[in-house]
Amino acid sequence: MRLVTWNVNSLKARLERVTAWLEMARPDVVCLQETKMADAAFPHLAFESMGYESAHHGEGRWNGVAILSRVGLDDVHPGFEDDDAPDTDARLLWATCAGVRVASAYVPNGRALDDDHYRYKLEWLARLQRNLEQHYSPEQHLAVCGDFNIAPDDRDVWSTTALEGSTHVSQPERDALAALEAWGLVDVFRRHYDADGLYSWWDYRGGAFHQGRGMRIDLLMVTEVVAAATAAVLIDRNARKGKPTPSDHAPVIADITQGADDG
DNA sequence: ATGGTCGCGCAGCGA
Repeated sequence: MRLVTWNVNSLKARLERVTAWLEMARPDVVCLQETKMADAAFPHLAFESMGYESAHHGEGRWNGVAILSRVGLDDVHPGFEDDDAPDTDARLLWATCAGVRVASAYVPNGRALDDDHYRYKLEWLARLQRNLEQHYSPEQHLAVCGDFNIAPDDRDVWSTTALEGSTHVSQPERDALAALEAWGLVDVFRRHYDADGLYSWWDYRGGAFHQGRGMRIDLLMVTEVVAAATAAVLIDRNARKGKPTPSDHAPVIADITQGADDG
């Protein structure tokens, strides 16, 4: 199974780039974030014509997450799998694809450490942790994929000094990610690469992409059975180049060699 | 040079 996560920064603005990339990369399961559209506007037919079933959870102007699959798309569930009040934002979508439970997650940005949105970010991550603890086992085939808006460690940012005191690198955020790892999720990219300077997001401003000023915040967080079966991981930074205007995020790809029907 | 770039949607906010 070829599994992808990609924050597309508006699927309406990006549809041509996304469909062209799907033709090239031929993934089996794709988790999209920041579709920025209502459910009624989601282009299910465009993806169906390419062989993908699709599910979307969106609200309109902001947020919005989707899962595309050509290996089955079952037990779709928008939002957290609990009985608490629904999330104010459309940031999470679950589905089962070829025996792997998949989540497409768009973790809140946080904006600033003293902002209410930062507290919302930490609460959101704690609720995701509870979702895993209540419904799943680390022995299962599980992949939580998305824009985590957290750089796991200092290798994952272009400058620690420039980012000191800002979101994405703060200890509480990194602790929340570490708690997911302690439960049993693996940042599978790091199974394959130790180097710094490998990013998935670059600001549109100031030529950040060409200056190498980025962060690795788009993650494939998978259980050990999935990580062990992952033969290769790649960030396709070519998708951040050229015209029409690319997303500010590049897609992250994992090739999972073993079938998921044996566990 | 107190800006810079996008998307949404038509002002100014969010990223």
